[in-house]
Amino acid sequence: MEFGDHKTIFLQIRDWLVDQILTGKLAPGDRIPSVRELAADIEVNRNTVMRSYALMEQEGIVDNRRGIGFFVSEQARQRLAVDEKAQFIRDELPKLIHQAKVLKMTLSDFQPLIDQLNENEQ
Amino acid sequence: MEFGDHKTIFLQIRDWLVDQILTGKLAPGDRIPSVRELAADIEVNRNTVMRSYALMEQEGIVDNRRGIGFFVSEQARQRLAVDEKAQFIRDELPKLIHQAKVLKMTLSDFQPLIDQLNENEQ
DNA sequence: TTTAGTGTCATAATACACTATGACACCAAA
DNA sequence: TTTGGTGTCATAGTGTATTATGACACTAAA
Repeated sequence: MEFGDHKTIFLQIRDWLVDQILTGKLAPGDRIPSVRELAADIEVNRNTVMRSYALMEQEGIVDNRRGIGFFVSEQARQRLAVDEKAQFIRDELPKLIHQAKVLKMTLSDFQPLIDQLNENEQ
Repeated sequence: MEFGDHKTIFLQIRDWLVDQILTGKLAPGDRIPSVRELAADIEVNRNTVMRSYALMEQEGIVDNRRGIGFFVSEQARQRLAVDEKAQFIRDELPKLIHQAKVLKMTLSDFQPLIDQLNENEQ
């Protein structure tokens, strides 16, 4: 995983794991990489990974068994599918609409997105 | 103007001014607020505003007349309309498509955006 | 019980965005 | 020439994300 500039690292780690859960690469009950292991993998400090995991635990998308590790919670996928979508429609979509307006963008600019949405319908 | 957490302040100032230009609130040749004035207005340090202006000058969307102030460059609107749109389609749209996929979003979720795009066609 | 792997906590150090403030060069107008 | 507004530069201080590292409690398995 590579890091962008705009977002802080521990949030990017959280987003990356959320993505794994939403795409099914991580299923409820699965163990996620240990703090030390992931830190070594992505060449980041243990504490930074800890911060991501602590956040996810607080969000209820991951459970912790002391001395064993972190596990994807049972409700994680369900919860994320609802919350992340609501958050997107509330926070991101308005910005998107505004940008589409000022940049005078057209349907054809967004055709790839429309295609994806059509796929999702089925 | 209010600041979000995820983007650094001087970039948010730049985005805010770019928006003014794209929406026509600031026309080419217009003078933008002085460094001190804007800093006082939005309660931010002079140096932070300076950093935004320096960036915009480097981007060629604003010109500087020493001792007088900064002015929206003649090519600014044209340049932004092209560059910002290209940047969006290159960087943001793919992320958007991915998110639409994993969150299983539908056309109806994006209806407000579609409406805006249809308006832009005319 | 020992060992190796887990999370957890605390400390100090670094990097960087932002702040606070002063000083200076430039320009227009009184 | 003086005054007040502009940008510009330099310095020092603050907050916070990140790093580096060590120590400790917990758990599973040898």
